[in-house]
Amino acid sequence: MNPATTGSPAPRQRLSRDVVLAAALDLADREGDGGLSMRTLATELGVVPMALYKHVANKDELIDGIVDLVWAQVEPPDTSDDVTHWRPAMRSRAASLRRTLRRHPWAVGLLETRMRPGPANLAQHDAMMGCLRRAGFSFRTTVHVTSVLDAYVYGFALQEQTLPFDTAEESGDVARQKLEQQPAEFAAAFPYLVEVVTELGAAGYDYDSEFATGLDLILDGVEHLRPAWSTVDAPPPAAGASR
Amino acid sequence: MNPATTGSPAPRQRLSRDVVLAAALDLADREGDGGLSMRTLATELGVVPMALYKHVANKDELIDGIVDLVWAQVEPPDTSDDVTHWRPAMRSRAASLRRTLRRHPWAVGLLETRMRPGPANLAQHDAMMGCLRRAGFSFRTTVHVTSVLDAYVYGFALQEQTLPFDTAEESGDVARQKLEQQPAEFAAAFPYLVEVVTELGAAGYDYDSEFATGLDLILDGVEHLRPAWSTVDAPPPAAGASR
DNA sequence: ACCTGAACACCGTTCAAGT
DNA sequence: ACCTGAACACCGTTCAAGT
Repeated sequence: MNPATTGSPAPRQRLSRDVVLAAALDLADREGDGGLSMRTLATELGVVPMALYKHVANKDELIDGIVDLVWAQVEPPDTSDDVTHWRPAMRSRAASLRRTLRRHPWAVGLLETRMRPGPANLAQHDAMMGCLRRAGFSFRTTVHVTSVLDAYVYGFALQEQTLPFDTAEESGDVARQKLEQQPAEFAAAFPYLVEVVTELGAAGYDYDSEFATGLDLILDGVEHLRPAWSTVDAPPPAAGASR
Repeated sequence: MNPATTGSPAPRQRLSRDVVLAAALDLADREGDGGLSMRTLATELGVVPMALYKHVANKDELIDGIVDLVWAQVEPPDTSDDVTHWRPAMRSRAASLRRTLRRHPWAVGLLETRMRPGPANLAQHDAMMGCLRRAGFSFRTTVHVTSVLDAYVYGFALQEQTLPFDTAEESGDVARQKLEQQPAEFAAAFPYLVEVVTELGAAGYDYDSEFATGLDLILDGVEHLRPAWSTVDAPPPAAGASR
Protein backbone atom coordinates (compact mmCIF):
# COMPACT_ATOMS: atom_id res chain seq x y z
CA MET A 1 0.00 0.00 0.00
CA ASN A 2 1.53 3.26 -1.11
CA PRO A 3 1.24 5.86 1.65
CA ALA A 4 1.04 8.62 -0.96
CA THR A 5 -2.22 7.27 -2.35
CA THR A 6 -3.86 6.07 0.86
CA GLY A 7 -6.50 8.22 2.52
CA SER A 8 -5.01 7.87 6.01
CA PRO A 9 -5.39 10.74 8.55
CA ALA A 10 -1.88 11.77 7.48
CA PRO A 11 -0.07 12.42 10.71
CA ARG A 12 2.70 10.90 8.67
CA GLN A 13 2.63 12.64 5.30
CA ARG A 14 5.44 12.25 2.84
CA LEU A 15 8.42 14.40 3.76
CA SER A 16 9.66 17.19 1.52
CA ARG A 17 11.60 20.40 1.97
CA ASP A 18 8.40 22.47 2.03
CA VAL A 19 6.75 20.18 4.57
CA VAL A 20 9.81 20.35 6.81
CA LEU A 21 10.02 24.15 6.57
CA ALA A 22 6.31 24.63 7.22
CA ALA A 23 6.47 22.41 10.30
CA ALA A 24 9.60 24.23 11.50
CA LEU A 25 7.92 27.62 11.12
CA ASP A 26 4.91 26.37 13.03
CA LEU A 27 7.09 24.97 15.80
CA ALA A 28 9.08 28.20 16.11
CA ASP A 29 5.87 30.22 16.33
CA ARG A 30 4.55 27.97 19.07
CA GLU A 31 7.67 27.37 21.12
CA GLY A 32 9.94 30.26 20.21
CA ASP A 33 13.54 30.31 19.10
CA GLY A 34 14.76 27.98 21.83
CA GLY A 35 12.01 25.45 21.29
CA LEU A 36 12.93 24.82 17.67
CA SER A 37 15.22 21.80 17.66
CA MET A 38 15.88 19.26 14.96
CA ARG A 39 14.89 16.51 17.34
CA THR A 40 11.47 17.83 18.40
CA LEU A 41 10.79 18.90 14.82
CA ALA A 42 11.50 15.35 13.73
CA THR A 43 9.22 13.78 16.33
CA GLU A 44 6.44 16.22 15.43
CA LEU A 45 6.77 15.00 11.86
CA GLY A 46 6.68 11.40 13.09
CA VAL A 47 10.18 10.73 11.88
CA VAL A 48 13.66 10.08 13.23
CA PRO A 49 15.92 13.19 13.53
CA MET A 50 18.26 12.14 10.75
CA ALA A 51 15.43 11.96 8.21
CA LEU A 52 15.36 15.78 8.14
CA TYR A 53 18.91 15.95 6.82
CA LYS A 54 17.82 14.63 3.44
CA HIS A 55 15.73 17.76 2.89
CA VAL A 56 17.78 20.37 4.68
CA ALA A 57 21.58 20.51 4.96
CA ASN A 58 21.65 21.49 8.63
CA LYS A 59 19.87 23.62 11.19
CA ASP A 60 21.32 26.83 9.83
CA GLU A 61 19.85 26.19 6.41
CA LEU A 62 16.54 25.29 8.05
CA ILE A 63 16.51 28.70 9.71
CA ASP A 64 17.43 30.38 6.43
CA GLY A 65 14.38 28.68 4.99
CA ILE A 66 11.83 29.70 7.60
CA VAL A 67 13.21 33.25 7.72
CA ASP A 68 12.44 33.57 4.03
CA LEU A 69 8.94 32.20 4.66
CA VAL A 70 8.53 35.08 7.09
CA TRP A 71 9.79 37.58 4.51
CA ALA A 72 7.18 36.26 2.11
CA GLN A 73 4.49 37.39 4.56
CA VAL A 74 5.58 41.02 4.49
CA GLU A 75 3.42 43.00 2.07
CA PRO A 76 5.64 44.85 -0.40
CA PRO A 77 5.03 48.58 -0.90
CA ASP A 78 2.23 49.48 -3.27
CA THR A 79 3.92 50.57 -6.49
CA SER A 80 0.89 51.58 -8.49
CA ASP A 81 1.59 55.31 -8.23
CA ASP A 82 5.11 55.80 -7.01
CA VAL A 83 5.53 59.49 -7.47
CA THR A 84 2.82 60.79 -5.19
CA HIS A 85 2.13 57.79 -3.00
CA TRP A 86 5.57 56.84 -1.73
CA ARG A 87 4.61 57.98 1.76
CA PRO A 88 1.52 55.83 2.33
CA ALA A 89 3.33 52.99 0.55
CA MET A 90 6.29 53.19 2.96
CA ARG A 91 3.97 53.67 5.89
CA SER A 92 1.93 50.55 5.26
CA ARG A 93 4.98 48.50 4.34
CA ALA A 94 6.51 49.40 7.71
CA ALA A 95 3.26 48.49 9.43
CA SER A 96 3.15 45.15 7.60
CA LEU A 97 6.75 44.40 8.62
CA ARG A 98 5.89 45.18 12.22
CA ARG A 99 2.77 43.00 12.13
CA THR A 100 4.79 40.15 10.67
CA LEU A 101 7.45 40.48 13.35
CA ARG A 102 4.75 40.48 15.98
CA ARG A 103 3.39 37.22 14.57
CA HIS A 104 6.90 35.68 14.58
CA PRO A 105 8.76 37.25 17.51
CA TRP A 106 11.62 34.76 17.29
CA ALA A 107 12.44 36.19 13.84
CA VAL A 108 13.19 39.76 14.92
CA GLY A 109 16.89 39.19 15.42
CA LEU A 110 17.13 36.92 12.40
CA LEU A 111 15.52 38.74 9.46
CA GLU A 112 18.62 40.75 8.62
CA THR A 113 21.09 38.37 10.15
CA ARG A 114 21.14 35.56 7.65
CA MET A 115 24.21 35.46 5.48
CA ARG A 116 22.42 34.17 2.39
CA PRO A 117 19.20 36.18 1.96
CA GLY A 118 16.37 34.20 0.35
CA PRO A 119 14.34 35.19 -2.71
CA ALA A 120 11.46 36.71 -0.73
CA ASN A 121 13.95 38.85 1.19
CA LEU A 122 15.58 40.05 -2.05
CA ALA A 123 12.23 40.77 -3.70
CA GLN A 124 11.07 42.73 -0.67
CA HIS A 125 14.12 44.98 -0.63
CA ASP A 126 14.07 45.44 -4.37
CA ALA A 127 10.44 46.53 -4.23
CA MET A 128 11.19 48.96 -1.45
CA MET A 129 14.13 50.61 -3.18
CA GLY A 130 12.24 50.64 -6.46
CA CYS A 131 9.32 52.47 -4.89
CA LEU A 132 11.60 55.17 -3.51
CA ARG A 133 13.76 55.51 -6.62
CA ARG A 134 10.76 55.94 -8.88
CA ALA A 135 9.36 58.49 -6.46
CA GLY A 136 12.39 60.61 -7.26
CA PHE A 137 14.67 59.93 -4.32
CA SER A 138 18.34 59.83 -5.21
CA PHE A 139 20.24 56.61 -4.81
CA ARG A 140 21.99 57.75 -1.63
CA THR A 141 18.80 59.05 -0.08
CA THR A 142 17.02 55.81 -0.89
CA VAL A 143 19.67 53.91 1.05
CA HIS A 144 19.27 56.29 3.99
CA VAL A 145 15.50 56.00 3.99
CA THR A 146 15.41 52.20 3.89
CA SER A 147 18.08 52.09 6.59
CA VAL A 148 16.30 54.39 9.00
CA LEU A 149 12.82 52.97 8.38
CA ASP A 150 13.82 49.34 8.76
CA ALA A 151 16.01 50.12 11.76
CA TYR A 152 13.04 51.74 13.45
CA VAL A 153 10.72 48.82 12.76
CA TYR A 154 13.25 46.24 13.95
CA GLY A 155 14.06 48.22 17.07
CA PHE A 156 10.42 48.84 17.87
CA ALA A 157 9.61 45.16 17.39
CA LEU A 158 12.48 44.29 19.70
CA GLN A 159 11.09 46.53 22.43
CA GLU A 160 7.52 45.40 21.84
CA GLN A 161 8.46 41.74 21.81
CA THR A 162 9.49 41.65 25.41
CA LEU A 163 7.47 44.16 27.36
CA PRO A 164 5.39 42.10 29.76
CA PHE A 165 1.98 43.24 28.61
CA ASP A 166 -0.05 43.08 25.43
CA THR A 167 -2.82 45.61 25.81
CA ALA A 168 -3.04 49.19 27.03
CA GLU A 169 -5.25 48.27 30.01
CA GLU A 170 -2.93 45.47 31.02
CA SER A 171 0.06 47.81 30.88
CA GLY A 172 -1.44 49.95 33.63
CA ASP A 173 -1.86 46.98 35.94
CA VAL A 174 1.63 45.68 35.30
CA ALA A 175 3.14 49.11 35.85
CA ARG A 176 1.33 49.68 39.13
CA GLN A 177 2.21 46.21 40.33
CA LYS A 178 5.91 46.62 39.48
CA LEU A 179 6.01 49.89 41.31
CA GLU A 180 4.53 48.42 44.47
CA GLN A 181 7.16 45.69 44.52
CA GLN A 182 9.96 48.25 44.69
CA PRO A 183 11.54 49.35 47.97
CA ALA A 184 11.06 52.91 49.13
CA GLU A 185 14.54 54.03 48.07
CA PHE A 186 13.54 53.30 44.51
CA ALA A 187 11.36 56.39 44.23
CA ALA A 188 14.17 58.64 45.40
CA ALA A 189 16.81 57.04 43.17
CA PHE A 190 14.77 56.95 39.96
CA PRO A 191 12.14 59.70 40.11
CA TYR A 192 11.57 59.84 36.37
CA LEU A 193 11.02 56.11 36.09
CA VAL A 194 8.46 56.39 38.87
CA GLU A 195 6.75 59.08 36.84
CA VAL A 196 6.60 56.78 33.82
CA VAL A 197 5.16 53.93 35.82
CA THR A 198 2.62 56.18 37.50
CA GLU A 199 1.44 57.83 34.29
CA LEU A 200 1.36 54.54 32.42
CA GLY A 201 -0.67 53.08 35.24
CA ALA A 202 -3.19 55.86 34.75
CA ALA A 203 -3.31 56.15 30.97
CA GLY A 204 -1.96 52.84 29.66
CA TYR A 205 0.47 52.24 26.84
CA ASP A 206 -0.81 51.69 23.32
CA TYR A 207 1.72 49.99 21.05
CA ASP A 208 -0.14 50.88 17.87
CA SER A 209 -0.24 54.60 18.47
CA GLU A 210 3.29 54.58 19.89
CA PHE A 211 4.49 52.91 16.70
CA ALA A 212 2.57 55.30 14.50
CA THR A 213 3.93 58.36 16.31
CA GLY A 214 7.56 57.39 15.74
CA LEU A 215 6.89 56.26 12.20
CA ASP A 216 5.23 59.54 11.22
CA LEU A 217 8.03 61.49 12.87
CA ILE A 218 10.53 59.65 10.68
CA LEU A 219 8.40 59.99 7.54
CA ASP A 220 8.20 63.74 8.15
CA GLY A 221 11.98 63.79 8.23
CA VAL A 222 12.16 61.73 5.06
CA GLU A 223 9.91 64.20 3.31
CA HIS A 224 12.58 66.88 3.78
CA LEU A 225 15.15 64.68 2.03
CA ARG A 226 13.15 64.65 -1.18
CA PRO A 227 14.27 66.81 -4.09
CA ALA A 228 12.30 70.04 -4.54
CA TRP A 229 10.53 69.04 -7.75
CA SER A 230 8.56 66.48 -5.79
CA THR A 231 6.22 69.10 -4.38
CA VAL A 232 5.19 70.31 -7.82
CA ASP A 233 4.42 66.80 -9.08
CA ALA A 234 7.09 66.64 -11.76
CA PRO A 235 7.85 63.28 -13.39
CA PRO A 236 10.55 61.07 -11.81
CA PRO A 237 14.01 60.98 -13.37
CA ALA A 238 15.06 57.99 -15.42
CA ALA A 239 15.98 55.06 -13.20
CA GLY A 240 19.60 55.17 -12.12
CA ALA A 241 20.14 58.71 -13.42
CA SER A 242 20.19 61.16 -10.49
CA ARG A 243 22.81 60.67 -7.84
CA MET B 1 49.11 27.51 51.65
CA ASN B 2 46.17 29.85 51.17
CA PRO B 3 45.60 30.49 47.45
CA ALA B 4 44.21 33.94 48.27
CA THR B 5 47.55 35.09 49.72
CA THR B 6 49.89 33.28 47.39
CA GLY B 7 51.51 35.18 44.52
CA SER B 8 50.71 32.50 41.95
CA PRO B 9 49.92 33.53 38.31
CA ALA B 10 46.27 33.28 39.34
CA PRO B 11 44.70 31.20 36.61
CA ARG B 12 42.68 29.98 39.57
CA GLN B 13 41.58 33.01 41.55
CA ARG B 14 38.94 32.76 44.23
CA LEU B 15 35.46 32.59 42.74
CA SER B 16 32.86 35.26 43.38
CA ARG B 17 29.79 36.59 41.60
CA ASP B 18 31.75 39.47 40.07
CA VAL B 19 34.54 37.20 38.89
CA VAL B 20 32.03 34.84 37.29
CA LEU B 21 30.17 37.69 35.56
CA ALA B 22 33.36 39.33 34.30
CA ALA B 23 34.57 36.04 32.83
CA ALA B 24 31.15 35.41 31.29
CA LEU B 25 31.13 38.85 29.65
CA ASP B 26 34.59 38.24 28.27
CA LEU B 27 33.60 34.84 26.94
CA ALA B 28 30.47 36.21 25.28
CA ASP B 29 32.49 38.99 23.63
CA ARG B 30 34.99 36.49 22.28
CA GLU B 31 32.71 33.65 21.25
CA GLY B 32 29.31 35.26 20.82
CA ASP B 33 25.94 34.30 22.21
CA GLY B 34 26.20 30.66 21.27
CA GLY B 35 29.70 30.26 22.66
CA LEU B 36 28.67 31.24 26.16
CA SER B 37 27.95 28.01 28.02
CA MET B 38 28.13 27.23 31.70
CA ARG B 39 30.52 24.41 30.96
CA THR B 40 33.12 26.31 28.95
CA LEU B 41 32.81 29.24 31.34
CA ALA B 42 33.59 26.85 34.18
CA THR B 43 36.62 25.36 32.49
CA GLU B 44 37.94 28.83 31.66
CA LEU B 45 37.72 29.61 35.36
CA GLY B 46 39.49 26.34 36.12
CA VAL B 47 36.52 24.95 37.95
CA VAL B 48 33.88 22.27 37.57
CA PRO B 49 30.56 23.44 36.01
CA MET B 50 28.57 23.08 39.20
CA ALA B 51 30.84 25.48 41.10
CA LEU B 52 29.24 28.37 39.20
CA TYR B 53 25.84 27.64 40.68
CA LYS B 54 26.94 28.85 44.10
CA HIS B 55 27.38 32.37 42.69
CA VAL B 56 24.64 32.49 40.09
CA ALA B 57 21.24 30.83 40.27
CA ASN B 58 21.22 29.63 36.67
CA LYS B 59 22.20 30.68 33.16
CA ASP B 60 19.35 33.12 32.86
CA GLU B 61 20.49 35.04 35.90
CA LEU B 62 24.04 34.96 34.56
CA ILE B 63 22.82 36.65 31.39
CA ASP B 64 20.84 39.20 33.42
CA GLY B 65 24.13 40.00 35.14
CA ILE B 66 26.30 40.51 32.08
CA VAL B 67 23.55 42.48 30.32
CA ASP B 68 23.63 44.94 33.18
CA LEU B 69 27.42 45.11 32.91
CA VAL B 70 26.87 46.17 29.32
CA TRP B 71 24.34 48.81 30.37
CA ALA B 72 26.93 50.19 32.76
CA GLN B 73 29.15 50.92 29.76
CA VAL B 74 26.61 53.19 28.09
CA GLU B 75 27.39 56.83 28.84
CA PRO B 76 24.27 58.51 30.28
CA PRO B 77 23.16 61.80 28.71
CA ASP B 78 24.97 64.90 29.90
CA THR B 79 22.59 66.63 32.27
CA SER B 80 24.63 69.73 33.05
CA ASP B 81 22.39 72.04 31.02
CA ASP B 82 19.18 70.27 30.19
CA VAL B 83 17.16 73.06 28.72
CA THR B 84 19.31 74.02 25.77
CA HIS B 85 21.50 70.96 25.39
CA TRP B 86 19.02 68.12 25.23
CA ARG B 87 19.82 67.57 21.56
CA PRO B 88 23.59 67.02 21.80
CA ALA B 89 22.96 65.04 24.99
CA MET B 90 20.54 62.70 23.21
CA ARG B 91 22.79 62.54 20.20
CA SER B 92 25.88 61.43 22.07
CA ARG B 93 23.90 59.06 24.29
CA ALA B 94 22.57 57.35 21.17
CA ALA B 95 26.10 57.19 19.77
CA SER B 96 27.38 55.69 23.02
CA LEU B 97 24.63 53.07 23.00
CA ARG B 98 25.52 52.17 19.43
CA ARG B 99 29.24 51.94 20.23
CA THR B 100 28.47 49.71 23.19
CA LEU B 101 26.30 47.44 21.08
CA ARG B 102 29.05 47.24 18.51
CA ARG B 103 31.48 46.12 21.21
CA HIS B 104 29.01 43.48 22.45
CA PRO B 105 27.04 42.35 19.39
CA TRP B 106 25.53 39.37 21.21
CA ALA B 107 23.75 41.85 23.51
CA VAL B 108 21.66 43.62 20.85
CA GLY B 109 18.67 41.36 21.21
CA LEU B 110 19.06 41.10 24.97
CA LEU B 111 19.34 44.66 26.32
CA GLU B 112 15.59 45.25 26.39
CA THR B 113 14.61 41.62 26.63
CA ARG B 114 15.47 40.80 30.22
CA MET B 115 12.49 40.52 32.49
CA ARG B 116 14.25 41.94 35.55
CA PRO B 117 16.20 45.02 34.46
CA GLY B 118 19.38 45.61 36.47
CA PRO B 119 20.37 48.78 38.33
CA ALA B 120 22.54 50.13 35.50
CA ASN B 121 19.64 49.66 33.10
CA LEU B 122 17.25 51.52 35.41
CA ALA B 123 19.74 54.34 36.03
CA GLN B 124 20.30 54.73 32.30
CA HIS B 125 16.62 55.07 31.48
CA ASP B 126 15.98 57.36 34.42
CA ALA B 127 18.79 59.66 33.28
CA MET B 128 17.42 59.70 29.75
CA MET B 129 13.87 60.55 30.75
CA GLY B 130 15.11 63.09 33.27
CA CYS B 131 17.14 64.90 30.63
CA LEU B 132 14.13 65.19 28.35
CA ARG B 133 11.65 66.11 31.09
CA ARG B 134 13.86 68.88 32.42
CA ALA B 135 14.31 70.13 28.87
CA GLY B 136 10.58 70.81 28.85
CA PHE B 137 9.22 67.83 26.99
CA SER B 138 5.86 66.62 28.26
CA PHE B 139 5.60 63.20 29.81
CA ARG B 140 3.97 61.66 26.76
CA THR B 141 6.45 63.19 24.38
CA THR B 142 9.34 61.98 26.51
CA VAL B 143 8.04 58.43 26.18
CA HIS B 144 7.74 58.86 22.41
CA VAL B 145 11.23 60.27 22.08
CA THR B 146 12.94 57.54 24.09
CA SER B 147 10.93 54.94 22.20
CA VAL B 148 11.86 56.17 18.75
CA LEU B 149 15.49 56.93 19.56
CA ASP B 150 16.21 53.60 21.23
CA ALA B 151 14.30 51.71 18.57
CA TYR B 152 16.47 53.33 15.91
CA VAL B 153 19.72 52.51 17.72
CA TYR B 154 18.71 48.89 18.35
CA GLY B 155 17.55 48.40 14.79
CA PHE B 156 20.64 50.02 13.33
CA ALA B 157 22.88 47.89 15.53
CA LEU B 158 20.98 44.82 14.37
CA GLN B 159 21.59 45.68 10.72
CA GLU B 160 25.21 46.68 11.34
CA GLN B 161 25.93 43.57 13.38
CA THR B 162 25.49 41.22 10.49
CA LEU B 163 26.44 42.97 7.30
CA PRO B 164 29.48 41.11 6.05
CA PHE B 165 31.92 44.02 6.01
CA ASP B 166 33.40 46.40 8.55
CA THR B 167 34.84 49.28 6.56
CA ALA B 168 33.66 51.41 3.66
CA GLU B 169 36.39 50.14 1.33
CA GLU B 170 35.64 46.55 2.21
CA SER B 171 31.96 47.07 1.50
CA GLY B 172 32.71 47.87 -2.12
CA ASP B 173 34.68 44.67 -2.59
CA VAL B 174 32.04 42.54 -0.94
CA ALA B 175 29.27 44.13 -2.96
CA ARG B 176 31.08 43.66 -6.28
CA GLN B 177 31.92 40.08 -5.39
CA LYS B 178 28.36 39.22 -4.40
CA LEU B 179 27.07 40.66 -7.63
CA GLU B 180 29.43 38.58 -9.75
CA GLN B 181 28.27 35.39 -8.05
CA GLN B 182 24.70 35.98 -9.15
CA PRO B 183 23.21 34.44 -12.29
CA ALA B 184 22.28 36.68 -15.19
CA GLU B 185 18.54 36.57 -14.41
CA PHE B 186 19.28 38.30 -11.15
CA ALA B 187 19.88 41.67 -12.78
CA ALA B 188 16.55 41.51 -14.56
CA ALA B 189 14.59 40.34 -11.53
CA PHE B 190 16.04 42.81 -9.03
CA PRO B 191 17.21 45.90 -10.91
CA TYR B 192 17.19 48.18 -7.88
CA LEU B 193 19.26 45.80 -5.78
CA VAL B 194 21.78 45.68 -8.61
CA GLU B 195 21.89 49.45 -8.48
CA VAL B 196 22.64 49.36 -4.76
CA VAL B 197 25.42 46.85 -5.18
CA THR B 198 26.93 48.75 -8.08
CA GLU B 199 26.85 52.12 -6.36
CA LEU B 200 28.11 50.68 -3.10
CA GLY B 201 30.90 49.01 -5.01
CA ALA B 202 31.93 52.41 -6.33
CA ALA B 203 31.41 54.62 -3.29
CA GLY B 204 31.46 52.27 -0.30
CA TYR B 205 29.19 52.23 2.71
CA ASP B 206 30.13 54.18 5.82
CA TYR B 207 28.31 53.00 8.95
CA ASP B 208 29.18 56.08 10.96
CA SER B 209 27.75 58.58 8.51
CA GLU B 210 24.79 56.33 7.77
CA PHE B 211 24.01 56.19 11.48
CA ALA B 212 24.42 59.94 11.88
CA THR B 213 22.13 60.68 8.94
CA GLY B 214 19.24 58.69 10.37
CA LEU B 215 19.87 59.97 13.89
CA ASP B 216 19.81 63.61 12.81
CA LEU B 217 16.68 63.01 10.77
CA ILE B 218 14.96 61.69 13.89
CA LEU B 219 16.31 64.47 16.10
CA ASP B 220 14.94 67.03 13.62
CA GLY B 221 11.57 65.39 14.04
CA VAL B 222 11.89 65.42 17.81
CA GLU B 223 12.61 69.14 17.72
CA HIS B 224 9.13 69.70 16.30
CA LEU B 225 7.57 67.87 19.23
CA ARG B 226 8.95 70.35 21.72
CA PRO B 227 6.62 72.95 23.21
CA ALA B 228 6.90 76.41 21.66
CA TRP B 229 8.43 78.12 24.68
CA SER B 230 11.58 76.10 24.10
CA THR B 231 12.69 78.34 21.27
CA VAL B 232 12.55 81.47 23.42
CA ASP B 233 14.56 79.85 26.22
CA ALA B 234 11.88 79.95 28.87
CA PRO B 235 12.42 77.94 32.07
CA PRO B 236 11.19 74.32 32.15
CA PRO B 237 7.93 73.54 33.92
CA ALA B 238 7.98 71.96 37.35
CA ALA B 239 8.75 68.24 37.11
CA GLY B 240 5.62 66.17 36.59
CA ALA B 241 3.44 69.19 35.89
CA SER B 242 2.77 69.41 32.15
CA ARG B 243 0.99 66.54 30.56
C1' DA C 1 15.83 7.66 -3.14
C1' DC C 2 14.59 7.97 1.28
C1' DC C 3 14.60 6.66 6.08
C1' DT C 4 16.81 4.37 10.36
C1' DG C 5 20.08 3.14 14.57
C1' DA C 6 23.79 3.68 17.09
C1' DA C 7 27.21 6.71 18.42
C1' DC C 8 29.90 11.19 19.53
C1' DA C 9 30.64 15.44 21.53
C1' DC C 10 28.19 18.69 23.39
C1' DC C 11 24.27 21.30 26.57
C1' DG C 12 21.81 23.02 31.56
C1' DT C 13 20.81 21.35 35.87
C1' DT C 14 19.63 18.15 40.15
C1' DC C 15 21.19 15.58 43.91
C1' DA C 16 24.20 13.59 47.14
C1' DA C 17 28.53 13.90 48.68
C1' DG C 18 33.13 15.72 49.93
C1' DT C 19 36.41 19.40 52.42
C1' DA D 1 30.83 27.94 52.98
C1' DC D 2 32.38 26.44 48.96
C1' DC D 3 33.57 22.99 45.57
C1' DT D 4 33.13 18.14 43.36
C1' DG D 5 31.29 13.64 40.83
C1' DA D 6 28.06 11.16 38.87
C1' DA D 7 23.87 11.24 36.64
C1' DC D 8 19.67 12.81 33.74
C1' DA D 9 17.41 14.63 29.97
C1' DC D 10 18.42 17.16 26.42
C1' DC D 11 21.20 19.17 21.91
C1' DG D 12 23.30 18.94 16.43
C1' DT D 13 25.46 15.95 13.52
C1' DT D 14 28.46 11.85 11.37
C1' DC D 15 28.65 7.37 9.65
C1' DA D 16 27.22 2.94 8.30
C1' DA D 17 23.41 0.49 7.41
C1' DG D 18 18.69 -0.78 6.03
C1' DT D 19 14.48 -0.77 2.44
